[in-house]
Amino acid sequence: MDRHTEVTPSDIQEMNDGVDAWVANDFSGTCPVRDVLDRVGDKWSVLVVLRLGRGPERFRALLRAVAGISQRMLTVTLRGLERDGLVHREVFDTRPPSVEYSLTPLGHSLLGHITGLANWAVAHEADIHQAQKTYAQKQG
Amino acid sequence: MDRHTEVTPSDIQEMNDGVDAWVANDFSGTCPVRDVLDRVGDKWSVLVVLRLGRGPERFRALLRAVAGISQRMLTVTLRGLERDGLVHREVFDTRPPSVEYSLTPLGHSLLGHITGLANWAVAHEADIHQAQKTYAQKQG
DNA sequence: CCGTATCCAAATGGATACTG
DNA sequence: CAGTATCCATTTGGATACGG
Repeated sequence: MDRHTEVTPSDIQEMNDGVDAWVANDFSGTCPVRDVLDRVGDKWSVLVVLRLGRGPERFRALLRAVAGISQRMLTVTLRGLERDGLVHREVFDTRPPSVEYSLTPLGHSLLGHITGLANWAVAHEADIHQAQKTYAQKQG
Repeated sequence: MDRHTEVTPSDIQEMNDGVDAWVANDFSGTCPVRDVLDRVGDKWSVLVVLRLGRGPERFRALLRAVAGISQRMLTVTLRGLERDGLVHREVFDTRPPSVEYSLTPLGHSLLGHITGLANWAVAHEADIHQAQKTYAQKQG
């Protein structure tokens, strides 16, 4: 292969054997991959989980930390993640009130994978931009 | 930790060090993680890349293989992936015409990561559904 | 500080019909 | 077969204002 490939083709084939059946499943109405994508594939969930991977954080801190997110979307995203058991919400009865969010064990198990994805994004940023440039030129 | 965790906390911390700066970047207008999420975080890209991970495939075959995708969305998704250099499009001048899609080296390098994510989805399907059930009950 | 509620603009994506 | 084009319903998410 080439420099892009961090895993061997046989590794990938082996890994794929486990998910093939779930990509194409005309026979069933449910698909675990589809489920996870619907949940974690939204605009903010991955960024929030990545941030919470550093450690527990309060609402305001998250709002400042995740670039570009609105108050509403942070709430919506956190509720979704909490609902799916990826994030834990702890309320402290202080004045003014404070709420701390943290990853659950399940959330941590996901963190490893999306961190890998994030690092891939950073590593191949240049490749993608180059490809886009080339593609644009081919269109004329 | 517990049974959910396939990577150690120190592994994650180490991996995180590489992406932290890109999650919260109020200073810059661009974020590689955001970029990749916008591209690969749509409804179909991951499923298409996973499918192409098995090997090159033609348009009709993909349409049948990826459960639930429409003709339009397959076209749109493939164009996006082609544009970003993840998928290669090869036209054969036959009657009727046939077009074969395959992963580029860059696409293969991504495949490893999203396959991991897909396997996580399959592995923790039950955990998520359980969490959702528990959450629903807490609301009453 | 930590939300919720409302409103609204934009993006997403499905159905259908049509072309080379 | 492999698209493209059009139309339209749904979803997403940002702005804003308000409440505990």
